[in-house]
Amino acid sequence: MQTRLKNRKEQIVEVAMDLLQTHGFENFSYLDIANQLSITKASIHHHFAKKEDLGVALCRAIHDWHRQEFGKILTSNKSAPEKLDIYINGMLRFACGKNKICPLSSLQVDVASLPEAMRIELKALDEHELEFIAQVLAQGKQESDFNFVGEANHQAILVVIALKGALQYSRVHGDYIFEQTMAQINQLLVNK
Amino acid sequence: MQTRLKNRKEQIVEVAMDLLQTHGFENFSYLDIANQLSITKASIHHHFAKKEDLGVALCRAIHDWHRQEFGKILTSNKSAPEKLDIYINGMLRFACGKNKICPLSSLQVDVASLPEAMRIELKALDEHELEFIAQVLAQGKQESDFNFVGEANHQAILVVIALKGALQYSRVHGDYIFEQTMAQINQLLVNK
DNA sequence: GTCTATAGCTAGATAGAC
DNA sequence: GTCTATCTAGCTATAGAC
Repeated sequence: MQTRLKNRKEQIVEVAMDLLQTHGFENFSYLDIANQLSITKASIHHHFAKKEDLGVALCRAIHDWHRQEFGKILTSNKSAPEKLDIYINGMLRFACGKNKICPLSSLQVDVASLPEAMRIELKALDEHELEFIAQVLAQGKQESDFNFVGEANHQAILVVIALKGALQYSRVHGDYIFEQTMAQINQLLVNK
Repeated sequence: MQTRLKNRKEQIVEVAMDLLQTHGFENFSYLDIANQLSITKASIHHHFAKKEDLGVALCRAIHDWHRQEFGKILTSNKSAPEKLDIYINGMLRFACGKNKICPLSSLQVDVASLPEAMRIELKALDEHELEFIAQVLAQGKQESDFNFVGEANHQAILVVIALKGALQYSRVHGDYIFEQTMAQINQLLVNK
């Protein structure tokens, strides 16, 4: 646990992220966070006066994480299949351990109840991610590692949606769903 | 509105289903339903003593709907592409109008907070749906309307996950996501 | 920065009259 | 079958002491 090296504010965001991925934003309380950190609700309010503020902080944390990881992957000299693998097995599966889903999927489903500020962040984060995958797929097609039909940004939508959906299904039905979806995606990207 | 022809219990389930698809099970209250039907919370409790009972009723309603529609489609003499089209445009898009997602997707995301009885129902409903799509895909392959690689039940997972995920994304990003995902799925099923 | 205490609200749920 | 009234518990949020 590197938790002890982080300041309180970062610890709160870390615990909140976990709760977002397991229970959803409208479905965890300041008390849940307080209990895990052995402090009181009032202390959380000191750092994030309103829950909406915490929600925006969660979005910013995802944003920073995307910027860092996507940048690192895109500027590397790896092949497109390798880049996709880092995204899937290094990012998605690392962030979404047992019984967790992608935090963006979690926010999407609660979108009707979310404050406006969070909805705007969510949309931008999704678009950012889709654009990243589209770039990787385009590289793969250009270098003949991938051989899918149609535009890279159309294919990117299918790939991202399938990966996120597979995480949702896996929580209910077991990990084999993710494995099989991955295999299908590989097959359709290589197309032979 | 055929609402007036239904009894109160059915009306409650109908309103609850809409709220499930827009806000999620843990995110609507008996008061929300009561207001829409112009009755009181206590009246809802008369029909469904606990919210868990209402949740199970929602699962049963989805089950009945599946049984009826899947049976009608499977026993028809239509081609596999036609059957898939009825499922997508007749069922999914009918049930999931503007700003609604599939009720099963909604339950999946809240699964950590759901009562055990609902979790069991949810899993069975998902499996039922996957098996139905697998049957349609298998028919399509046998009749050479579809030409995907691999097992029908593996491909079914990808198709269902992509459709449900596209509905989630469409609510945040607009209907074009669903259109493009549909087009990609068609292409990968026909595979040429 | 963390605490106790509490306000104000809404949730699910129950009792009992009509 | 629907109502009013009420209970308990949980939530977000604030005030003020340390």
